[in-house]
This record gives sequence, structure tokens and C-alpha cells, in this order.
Amino acid sequence: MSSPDLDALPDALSGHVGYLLVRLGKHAQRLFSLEIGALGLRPPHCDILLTLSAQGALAQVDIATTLHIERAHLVALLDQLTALGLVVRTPDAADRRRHAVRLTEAGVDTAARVAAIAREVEGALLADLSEAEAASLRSMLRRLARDADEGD
Amino acid sequence: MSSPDLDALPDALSGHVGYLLVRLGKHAQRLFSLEIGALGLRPPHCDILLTLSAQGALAQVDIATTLHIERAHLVALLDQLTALGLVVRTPDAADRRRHAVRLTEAGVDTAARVAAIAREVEGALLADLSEAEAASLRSMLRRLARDADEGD
DNA sequence: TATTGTTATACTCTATAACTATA
DNA sequence: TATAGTTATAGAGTATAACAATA
Repeated sequence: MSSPDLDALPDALSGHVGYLLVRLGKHAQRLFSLEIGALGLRPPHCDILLTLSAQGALAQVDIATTLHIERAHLVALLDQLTALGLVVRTPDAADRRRHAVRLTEAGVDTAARVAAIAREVEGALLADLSEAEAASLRSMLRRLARDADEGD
Repeated sequence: MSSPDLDALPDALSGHVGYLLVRLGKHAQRLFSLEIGALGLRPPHCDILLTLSAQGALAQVDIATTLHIERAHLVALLDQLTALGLVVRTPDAADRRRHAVRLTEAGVDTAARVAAIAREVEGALLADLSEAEAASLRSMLRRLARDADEGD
């Protein structure tokens, strides 16, 4: 048994979209993590910042539902973002069980930098695709993601 | 702050292919995991079985390289597959550092069942795409995966 | 009774270093 | 010296149950 000429990507799996999604998802996550590490953030922190940036104040349960993060896990993530001065939790007068989470001014700035980094990584990831191909890919993936959410 | 009408998929992130890949990869992994749980297997076990099924005997380092699994992690995975009677490690006469890993007869059967399950999950995942769209998606993802491997 | 935020626990995946035996 | 398999450890993501405060 000598080492065979191994394809970088195993043919046995390259035909499965499921496997490709898992593999590319991990790759994208890794690239992105390296870039945002300098900000002291990990991917879920960034998902939260971008979501708050687009939607304004949200209760924790809404953030959790939107991002598919467990409520229980979200607590520590928000504690960390609070310690960094990027978000604040304020009580909701109308329903005192809920905490309104919103970006601070520093949080708004950081969200903008995160968005810029995301665009850079995106460019590197899709470098070999034409504009039309990238648009087609994005459109199909968005449809699949919506289908997946409906199935929950 | 009343609960806003939350899109299932947050608009702030749905435009990023990177985020969609991560999210869909996790979804695909979850669907697949549920199905193969009945076989006592987890995704990396299946990746190994399918790779051995296609390539025959491989040394552990080759499996690890091909599948992007750490050599150190692979040891336990192969121990588990061995305990299930699905693979065997045999010494390589030409290089006694290397162990040839190959499927047993039961392993061949299980690999076939895993492949069938993978096709089912694939069907569910891509249900809303036309044949042409699915082929286009698969082709683009495969290109991106090869690009990613070259960049390593 | 149900929901929100919280604490605690456990399992998987990932990353790293170090050891042994062989080359 | 370098490589293959192994052991051990720690961080990160995920899933679950249970609790207090509030609706």
C-alpha cells in the first residue's frame, strides 16, 4: 500500500452537495474567524452585531431564534459583547421579563468593520466565480436556507 | 420593544454566501446525523466509510489528509469503527509505521446504506431546485471546494 | 401555565503538543 | 531528521434540563 495520488477533494464525497456545504461552511468560518480574531470576536458575536445593526433593539429570545443560537448559549455571548462595550441590555418596560439588546456607538462602528471584513472574505471565497455565477449561487443558497427554516 | 416580525433568515446575513454556507452546512449535517444515528454512526465515521469504499485501503495519514480530519482525532474514530466491525487495521509490510485501513464485509454493506441515506438527505435538501439548478449548484460548490483546498 | 433570561452539564469537533516506533 | 500512529489537553459549538422572575 503506497500512498495513492489523493485528490484534494475525495471523489467519493465531492458529488454530495451536503458534504460540500459542510466542508465549505467550515472553510468559510475558518477564513472569517482568522480576520475577526484581531477584534477579539468570534463568528457568533459578529452574527449578533450584524443582526442588531439591521434590526435595531431585539430581545434575547428574538436574537436566538433568528440566528439559531440557543438561548442558553446567547447569555455568555452577550456578556462578552457587553464587556467589550459593544452592546447594552436595557429592561423592557412593557414586559419586564425581556431585555432589549442594542448596539452602543462603539458597537455600530465595530459592526461596520465586521461587515467590511465579511465582504473581503466573500471576495476571496468566490474569486473564481463570475459575477453572474456568484449571484446565481447566492440566490440558490438563500432559497435553500429559507426552505430549511420552514422545515424546522 | 414588541417582538418584530422576524424573517426566518435574517436579511442582515442572507446576502453573505459565507454565512449561508455555514448555516446550510450545519443544517445538512443535522439532517444527516439524525438518519445515521440509527446505525450508531456520526458524520465523520460516514465520511471515512465512503472514502474507503471508493479508494480501497488507505493509511491513516491519507484518510486524515483527504477528509481534513486531524490525525489525532482519527485514531478514536477508527477505534470506534473497528469496535463496530466495519474496518480493520493491518500492518503495512513495506513501511511498518503505516497501518492499512480497509472495510470489512460488514463495512462494505454499511457504506452502501450510508450512501443511500446520503442520497435521501440530498433529495430533501434540494427538493425545491430543478435538476439543472441542482447540477449547477453542485458544480459551483465543487469548484469552490477545490479552490479552498489549493489555498491550504 | 407559559415565557424570558439564566445557570449548569455534557458531547462533538477542532487544534495543539508531545511521545513511540519506524524510516 | 522526518514521518505514522498514538495519547492527552483545551477551546469552541451545540443540546438539554432546570430554576427564578414575570406574564
